[in-house]
Formats: sequence, structure tokens, C-alpha cells
Amino acid sequence: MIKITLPDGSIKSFEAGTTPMEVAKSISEGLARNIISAKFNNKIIETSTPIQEDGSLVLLSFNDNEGKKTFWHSSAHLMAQAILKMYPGVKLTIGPAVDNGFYYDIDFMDYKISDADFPKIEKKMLELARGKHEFKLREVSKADALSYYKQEKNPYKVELIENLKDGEITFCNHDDFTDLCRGGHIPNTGFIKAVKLMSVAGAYWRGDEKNPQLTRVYGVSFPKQKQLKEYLELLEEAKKRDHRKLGKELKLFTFSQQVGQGLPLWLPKGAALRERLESFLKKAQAEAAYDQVVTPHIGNKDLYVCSGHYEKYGEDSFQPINTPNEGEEFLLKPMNCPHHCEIYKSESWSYKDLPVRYAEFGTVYRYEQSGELHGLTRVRGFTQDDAHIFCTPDQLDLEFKKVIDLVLYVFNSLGFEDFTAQVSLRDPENKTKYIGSEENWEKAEKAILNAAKEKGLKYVVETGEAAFYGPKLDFMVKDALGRSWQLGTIQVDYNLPERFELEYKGSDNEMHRPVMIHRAPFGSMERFVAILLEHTGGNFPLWLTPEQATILSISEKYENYSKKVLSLLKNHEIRATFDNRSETTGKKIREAEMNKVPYMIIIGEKEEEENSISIRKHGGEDLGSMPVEEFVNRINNEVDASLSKFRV
RNA sequence: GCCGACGUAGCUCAGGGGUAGAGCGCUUCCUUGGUAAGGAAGAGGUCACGAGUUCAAUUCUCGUCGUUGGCUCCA
Repeated sequence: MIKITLPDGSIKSFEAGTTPMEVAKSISEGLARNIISAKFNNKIIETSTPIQEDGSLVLLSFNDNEGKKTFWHSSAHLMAQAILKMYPGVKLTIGPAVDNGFYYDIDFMDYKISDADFPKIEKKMLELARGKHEFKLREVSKADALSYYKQEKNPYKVELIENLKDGEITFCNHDDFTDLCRGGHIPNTGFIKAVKLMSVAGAYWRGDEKNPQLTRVYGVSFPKQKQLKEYLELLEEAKKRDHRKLGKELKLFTFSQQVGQGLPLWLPKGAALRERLESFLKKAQAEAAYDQVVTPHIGNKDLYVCSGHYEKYGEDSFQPINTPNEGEEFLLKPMNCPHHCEIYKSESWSYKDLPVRYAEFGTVYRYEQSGELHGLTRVRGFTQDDAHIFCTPDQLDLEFKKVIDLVLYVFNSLGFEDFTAQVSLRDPENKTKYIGSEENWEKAEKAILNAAKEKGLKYVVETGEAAFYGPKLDFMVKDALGRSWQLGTIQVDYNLPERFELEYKGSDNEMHRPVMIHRAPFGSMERFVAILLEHTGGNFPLWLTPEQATILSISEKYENYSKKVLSLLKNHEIRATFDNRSETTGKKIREAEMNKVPYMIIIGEKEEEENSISIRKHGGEDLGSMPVEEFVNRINNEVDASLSKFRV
């Protein structure tokens, strides 16, 4: 007999060789119908895998993340089977589950495939799925595995097998289909009731561009048709929130081929919104004793040679600007930090002066690969809400915490509630590739971990993910649709102070090297606005939104009174407009709704007589009529409630 | 940069070897209206650009540029 520990802590005895499915049946038939795989001692196994020893067992359904993964991985097998039947001779490579489904990388040889072929592949998959073919995992010897794939003329699988150990190689069969696979499958293909192929894309064998290019087919599948429908609706919703679409509709920004790809043009509304964000942060930074600096958009190439950026990124950057002076070269600024280092160097410092905090909304230019450009989230010219803090190693701890406070303040003010942090530390196995003393790294890593803990951040630690010049803390926010985005970053840097030979005089009358902190709560203004757009769906917080209120007059007769109201609002610094076109009220309301204006002010005969205004909120709520003063107070209160002052 | 898809009016998109359509927007006129589209008329396009095939190309082929989904990259 073996003892199985279930997630609720209960321990049950079973005969050795019992399968997870039998365990499920012993609990309830309903459970047995729903489980699609299992996890035994933290290893994913099939529901039919006999268990031979004591251990803990988790039964997985499609609702569990790991269950989903096995479901999607199994679907990849099914897709491969369908594709192999329709395109005989294609070479399969790998077919894993990913966060939103699965893919299979296939060498299609001479076949061409496009999304027009998807419906018939989907049909074939469902047809095959209905056969309820069991997924059967079996061990094969390395020699047999190799000879099987050599005979199949599949060099990719052969390469994969060559890197595996004999005795650890398993094949998975279902129906007439065989695949190299380590396992973790659903019981049979019949569970797959809905499939949708999403896209084809090129992908290199093993992710290396020197290798042959394969065709990656992405798909998603579900146990119920209804779930597929819901998923597709979610995608539709995401599409509606796409910042590129909203940016166009709300007239925030645009691009022009004439100007150049990846170079955003901010339209008046977008520019004003961005400035509002900037002054919001400037105010907080002033409170936190940052000094604003301004540096030029270009710098002598030697500056970036000194910083090391030229060596590392020069090749892929905008090419140097030459001048009539022989040998003189300038670069478009790819980073603000070298400039700030030079500002630091312009005077001598005592430990009593530190920390020094230089902040700049610095526009930088990077020649991102053309295929990587994407709306405002990946561009070639963007403005960082950059700042560099020069401090003594002893001040690092406190400074880091202060930066976290600032980042949290920014997130709170903008309604990002669901975020996580990632602490990136050194690779303990390979400490030689990092610059800076052991002692300082220890200090910095401890400082970050302490700060994260003390500030109550939800964080994960990634060892080996630190930059060569220092550890860092990145913030990932989730938008309204649960998608994760990296925003703010705080990085410790030992490298630049070294390269620029930055110094301060310590209390011991000796010169010492300061530590630098790079930080950007927004990351970049472009990226941040994009994410904010997707997060809010274009319904910005009142303090930020381009148009807080719009006056809709019932007819031209009320134009004078409307204008009077408009100027009253403007006197109170409320961003209001007046729609005095000769359109019906219904139409004006519809357009204001689509432009996502938070408050609509309706003015007609009644309002003019009463010397009041009627308010409709975005979304349809009728707030009735009120004096202008009351409305002004309402707006101010709402802004104040969402936007607290930053205090250190 | 690489692979696939796409590029038609300011915007969203239909069409298709015989040289172009809708809705919205815009202009003018009528209408003066009460909480998500009032009516009419009009202007607006070398069908991304360049070459090729063809009697004829916006349509087919190739190339370029751009957009887009991925891959690789991201100071």
C-alpha cells in the first residue's frame, strides 16, 4: 500500500500502481470527469500513470494553470497529427504550451501555409479529437528513438534526442501519431472540444537566426465551445483597448512615414496629457529633493565611448553625425546618464553634499530593429522620466526606499493597483562577470531585498538577471485585461561612476566613489501613456483627461449663456469645450460619449432660466441640474480625492 | 534584421484584368432640437511607390517602403 497526500492535507492509502484517475474516482465521479492531468511530487504526470510510492498528489483540471498547460500541450500533438495528415512529409520540431495556448514549430518543406488554411486544419483536428484517442506515453531506448527519426528523415528530432540521456526518452502515441515527448497529457483527444488556430509566424530552430527558419503555428483550445467564445470575446475587448486604435480615435498621437518609422508625433491633446503627467511627477520629485537638469539631444561620440554604450550598442544605433570638422562625431543621445555624470563632475563633492539627485525628462534615440517597433510601446525616439542619484554606499539603502515610495505614489495616483516587482540579483555561480566590489554588491542586493520587504511589495527574486553593472528592481503592472507590462525600474550602478571616475571626499579626507541609482517610475512617457491607455480603455482619471467637460447646448438660442458657463469653467481651470454645432443633442451626446469626456453639460431653456447647468456623466448617469459653482467643486473634489500630494 | 499577412477617400472598410464604392468625418443648405446618430446636396482617391506580364493592371508577378502577427534584440 502507498500513502497519497492530497492538497487538503488528507492522507489516503491506495494499492501501489494506483493511477491519479483511480484516486479521483475514489473521491467523486464528478471530479474524475473533470481532471485532465495530475501533479505527483511536483512532477506533471498523466491521469493514467501508475503511482508506485508515497507522495503528494494534486489532481488538475482545465481550471488549473498547470492543467491548462497539459491541455494545450496535448492540443499541440493533435494539431501536429492533423497537419501531418494534410501535409505529408513536413518535419515536426517542438510543440509546447504557452501562456495563451500552444504552438508547434514545423518545417513545412515546400508547402506554403497561411491563415486561410486554418479552418480546414481546425476541422481536421476536431474530427480527429472526436475519436477519443488515448495519449499513451512509453519509454524508448535512445537507439530506437534515433533510428525512428532517422527513418522519418527528421533532423530536428534527431538533434533533440542526441542531447537526451538514454533511459529518459519517451514517445507519446495517440491514434496513429507518434511524437517525442516527455509527457504531461490529458487522458484522450476527446477532451478537446474547441480549437482555433491563431496565427502563423516564422521562428528559428532553437531560436538562433543562423539556423533554418521554421513555421510556427499558434493555436488555442478548450474543453468547451463556450470557453473559446469567451476567449475570443476577451481578445475583441483587448483590441478595443489597443492604444494604437485609441490614440488615433482620441487624437493623442500619430505617426508619419515622412517623419520616419518609430518616431511618434504627439497631437495637441496627447501632448497636453503628457505634460500633465510630467508636471505631476516633477512636483513629486521636487518634494523628494530632486534637481531638474537639462541636457542636449546629442553628445560627442567620446562621451558614449567612455560610458561603454558605444561599444555595446554603437553598431545598432543611429549612425554618428559628422561635422565639417574632420574626425569629429556626435551621436543622438541614447542614454541620459553619461550627460548627468558630466554634470556631477562639473563640481567637487563632499560626502555632506550627497545624495545628489538629477532629474530630466530626457529624450533619447535608439535604432530599434524595424520588426520590433510597436505603437508607442516600442519606438525609436522617446522621453525617459529619468533621474540619477549619486550617493555614498551607506546611503543606498535609504535612497532605494525613497525611490520605491515615489514609484508607489505614481502607481497609486494612476490607478495601477495590481502590480508585482522583480528583484534581479547576481548569478552566484559566476560572479566574475560583474563589475564592482563584492562588498558593495552584497550591500546593494541586501538594500533592495530589504526595501522590497519593508515596503510590502509583492516580489519575485530572479538570480542571474542583474545587469553587469548592478542589481535592479523592476515593476510589472497588470492592465485591466490581466496582461503584464514592465513599467518603472530602479537600478543600482557601479559601472558608470567607475568609468567617469566620479568622486566625493569622505569624512576620512580620502576620495571615494559614489554609487549611482538610475530610476524611471514611468519608464518612458511614450510607453507609459500607451499602457495607461490600455489600462483605462481611454477613460483617463479626471485630473489627466484631455477634456474634463463639454458643454452641449440644446439649440443655438443658448449660445450666449453657454459661453458664459464656458468662461466660468475656464476661470476655474477646468478643461472644458463648447460644442455649438447645429446638431441634435442626441448626436452631441453620442460623440462626447465616444470621445470619453467624463462630464457633459447640457444647457437649454430651463438651465438659462434657472442660471444652472445639467450634468450627464460619461456612461449615462444623470446628475440633474446644479449651479456652476457646485459643479466646479465637484470636479475639484474628485481630482483631489484621486490625486494626493506626495510626501517624503 | 528574418518569416507570414496586409496597404483602396481624413477614418473604418467593401470590391476586383476593362481605369472605383459604402458608412463616418468635411463643406453648403434645410431643421432649432432635452440625454448615444434629424434631413438634403456637394467636395474628396495616380487604389503605398517602382518595374514586369498583358491590347488593357488598382486587380496578376517581382522589388521597395510602410503597417501588422511572430522570431531575434531591448542601455
